[in-house]
Amino acid sequence: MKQDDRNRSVRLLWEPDAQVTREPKAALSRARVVEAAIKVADAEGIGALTMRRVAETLGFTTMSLYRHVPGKSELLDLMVDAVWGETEHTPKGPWRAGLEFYARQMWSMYRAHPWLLQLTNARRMPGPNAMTRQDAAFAVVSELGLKPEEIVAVVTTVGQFVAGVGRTMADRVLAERETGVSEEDWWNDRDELWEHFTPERLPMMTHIWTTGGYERPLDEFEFGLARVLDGLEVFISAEDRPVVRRETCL
Amino acid sequence: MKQDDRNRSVRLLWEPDAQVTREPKAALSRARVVEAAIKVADAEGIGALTMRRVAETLGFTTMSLYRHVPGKSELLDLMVDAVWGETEHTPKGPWRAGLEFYARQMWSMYRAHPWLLQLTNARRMPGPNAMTRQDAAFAVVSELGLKPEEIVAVVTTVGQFVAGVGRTMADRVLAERETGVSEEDWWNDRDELWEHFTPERLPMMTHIWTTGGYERPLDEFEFGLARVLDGLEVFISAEDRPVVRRETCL
DNA sequence: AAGCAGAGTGTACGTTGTACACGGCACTAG
DNA sequence: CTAGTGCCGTGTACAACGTACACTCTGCTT
Repeated sequence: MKQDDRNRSVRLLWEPDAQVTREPKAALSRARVVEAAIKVADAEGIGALTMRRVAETLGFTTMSLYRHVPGKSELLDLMVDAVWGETEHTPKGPWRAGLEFYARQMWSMYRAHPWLLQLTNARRMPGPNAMTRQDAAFAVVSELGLKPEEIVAVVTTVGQFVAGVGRTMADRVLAERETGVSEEDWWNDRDELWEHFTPERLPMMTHIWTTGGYERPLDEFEFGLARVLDGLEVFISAEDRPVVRRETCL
Repeated sequence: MKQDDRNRSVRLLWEPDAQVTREPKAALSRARVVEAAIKVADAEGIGALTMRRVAETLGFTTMSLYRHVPGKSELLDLMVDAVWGETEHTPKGPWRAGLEFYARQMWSMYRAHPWLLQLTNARRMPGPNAMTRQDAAFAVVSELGLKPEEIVAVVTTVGQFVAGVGRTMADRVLAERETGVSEEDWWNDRDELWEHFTPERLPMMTHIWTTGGYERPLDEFEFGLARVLDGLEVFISAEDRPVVRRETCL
């Protein structure tokens, strides 16, 4: 499969699936491999996503997968863009509704495929599905008179918040699926831990605990999203916006 | 080392280092193992943190580590709480300054130890250092007349934002350290990718690109933190606060 | 003097991604 | 009709990982 090559993933993601090899000679296909891999990851997380496991669910040998994908890294790129393809583009309209829509689309994507948040995003090849969704999000904040770098910052802030809260959700969900033990049961089993949560050591936490603050938690996503959008509104409707440039490259 | 036991990590983290075995018979110690592991992870990320590698930097064999730490999972718990120990407690004072302090402490912790954000937080045993820091953060928002679950939500929102933006930073930094290739060089090498970024397909992104929006990016942390705190301020100073409860358990 | 407990070692196993050489099939060129 | 060519799926093999287990060696307690 095309050997090693800096641009393998680019072609895989952006180019129209080659010339579908007019004869349906192959029993397996790239799409089927990607689909099976997503199914495995959905059910058991990235940790369980091995080439052997994917092949097994398809009823082929491990090495057969390498006829259709160059390697695991590129398979992940394809999986990520495939699930972006399941989301809807943000429709044109007022900025706040648009950003909320964008956030909710990502949120449901993360809920359906929590393994997305177990992956590094650094140097992952962006695919066309992810990019067109982001482009649509840029569009709804493009008519507010913001500078281009402010447009990027606004959309990025929303994305980063959703990824942040999504990650804790995802880790919880996947831990439950992998172990079969519910979050509550697991923490209850750690009986020796709670003995150390004394009012002298952790006054606020024990107070919050005894007044029931942990029994009726607020929805982290809903609460946080409202706050972030409020904060962006303050910025967007301000007269003179402060400029905060990045100082270092990292 | 105490075999398998649900509460191994609890004792390791919360109990005062056992009875230091009156004779300093051991050349190695738990603290030295943890310290060496942190150094390896700092320099090369979690991917390079193997028991063999840690032992090697200490000049011992792999299996010698297991005399001092029950296993890799518990070693990670110890590493995490050790770096929390390097941060300062949020001092009492006005809520906004306090939350900003808390956010900046976490931010510098993440910058110094980016591997923290490569780790799952789900079901990681919390240690005393992390918990007392969080307790101090709760304290600064505890006098605002918020309900206990709102206190939790406010502090959590800040934490989740910092973790979200921190993660992209961390992934970038670690990728550079591991590969020795700068982010910019890496993306420039992906020449075939940019050919697909056409104005027809990605109108906003190409426009932002050509107007220099990517050349002078805003600082994601500074920009986002200001927005999040603004949003929390809107909430805190509101007359009647909306209640958003979590509906499901996940 | 005997023996015991704890530190560090060495070997071995199962799991991972994937390189590589191979066998069988379905076309096409002569 | 036959020989050739190239792709599909297979099987074996290897290096790296965490760690179980059975040692050896040392120095203290009886």
